[in-house]
Amino acid sequence: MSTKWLNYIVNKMKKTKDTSTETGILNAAKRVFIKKGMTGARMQEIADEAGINKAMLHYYYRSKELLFEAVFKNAFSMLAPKLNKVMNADVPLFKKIEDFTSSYISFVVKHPYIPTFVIQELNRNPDFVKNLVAEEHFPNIEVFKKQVEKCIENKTIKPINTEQLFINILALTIFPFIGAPLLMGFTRTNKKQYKDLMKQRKTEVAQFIINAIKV
Amino acid sequence: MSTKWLNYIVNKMKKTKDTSTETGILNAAKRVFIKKGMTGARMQEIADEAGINKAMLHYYYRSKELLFEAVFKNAFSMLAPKLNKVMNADVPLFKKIEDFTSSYISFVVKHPYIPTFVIQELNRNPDFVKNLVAEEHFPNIEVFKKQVEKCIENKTIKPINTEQLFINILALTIFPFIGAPLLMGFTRTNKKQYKDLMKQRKTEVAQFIINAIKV
DNA sequence: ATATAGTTTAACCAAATGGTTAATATTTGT
DNA sequence: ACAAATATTAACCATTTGGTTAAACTATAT
Repeated sequence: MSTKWLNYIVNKMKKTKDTSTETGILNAAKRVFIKKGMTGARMQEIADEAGINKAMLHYYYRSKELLFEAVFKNAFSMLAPKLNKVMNADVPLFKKIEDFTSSYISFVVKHPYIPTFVIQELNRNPDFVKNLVAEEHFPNIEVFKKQVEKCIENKTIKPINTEQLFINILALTIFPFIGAPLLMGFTRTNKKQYKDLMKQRKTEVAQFIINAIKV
Repeated sequence: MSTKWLNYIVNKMKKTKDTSTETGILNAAKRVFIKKGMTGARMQEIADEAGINKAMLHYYYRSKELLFEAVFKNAFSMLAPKLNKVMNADVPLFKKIEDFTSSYISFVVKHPYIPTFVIQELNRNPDFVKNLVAEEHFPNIEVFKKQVEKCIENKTIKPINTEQLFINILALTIFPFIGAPLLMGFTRTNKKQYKDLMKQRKTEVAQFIINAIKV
């Protein structure tokens, strides 16, 4: 019909590749996969979400497996580079911890299902992490490690294994979102109250970590 | 055949209800559901795992949904009462934190997939937590809250919101297991090395938490 | 304008899946 | 020993699901 032709020139003029079929599928797939997981998602549902015929999914991505992979890598690439950037920045350790927790919590508040999705699917298929580690922008904690060790020498912080500290920072930042439904139960809070807790956290977690390690 | 009859009296004599069909199904279902999740699990696979006909699953549990519910409640009942017991114990706060982290890490080392499973499925269906909260032995942090508030008055610990502290303890204890595949990637460790990290953690996490809050 | 290449759809298909049934075997109470 | 109740199985069934195909539609280059 004429609507399609109209859409075409409108897109051409706006230069909106965002609304092209291929990225439309990817975005729809992202929504569905993140909500239902690889095994729970249905190709038909993704097609409906994207407002196109199911055959298009296979036309652009060949199989459910490959479409899922595209979604997963896309989701992971939202998490990892941010982590890398902050961890490798040239700022003092305590400031770095503040920056990291604050900016990561902001991110997760905006995309609360991404960490859950990534961790869930990585548990389903742990071998998949090998592919990721090999990639260019996979986070590396070497710089952070040197920094922590120097702080220990300086007696700025108590002796601690860098890996443990790193795990602690990630745990305190990410877990409250992954475990939200459970934690809302334990703390008897509703959505709004829990959200307020998370807001409070954004400013307080860093201090908790710093208190734990400073001499 | 005679083997079945033999099995019957042997079970009767040993009083091993464990090997009865019904609990056999539950255990098989537990293994499969925990590994693959509700949507990824297949009824046939559960039947195979239990070594019985698929119709038996419906004979004893009616539907996949109900079988899953039985498994979930069973899994959850392994997590929750332990938590309740330690949190409500009549011991000083710092000792309580040590007891909790140590015993919980021991538990999770033995059953590493249980927290992941519970949290994953609770994310899939957050409303399910309502059922749980209503139940008798659902963890309650009131006692713990009183204790924390008293410690703050005493100036034994710095002021902190009890809910935040509770979330922090859980995060530091559970997240390293839920996020294991991802964290093994970030820290560039293999299974054995990561296991060693977890062993070290068992004695060190409590100190991390205590350092963070003590005045 | 027209042939060529790229895009989209409706209709299909085979395999997988949760669930049922009717017949058989086993256990139990008497 | 035997009838009633319970447990178990093989064969089915309807629906769902990922994936395919052939035809129609649209865009592009000459």
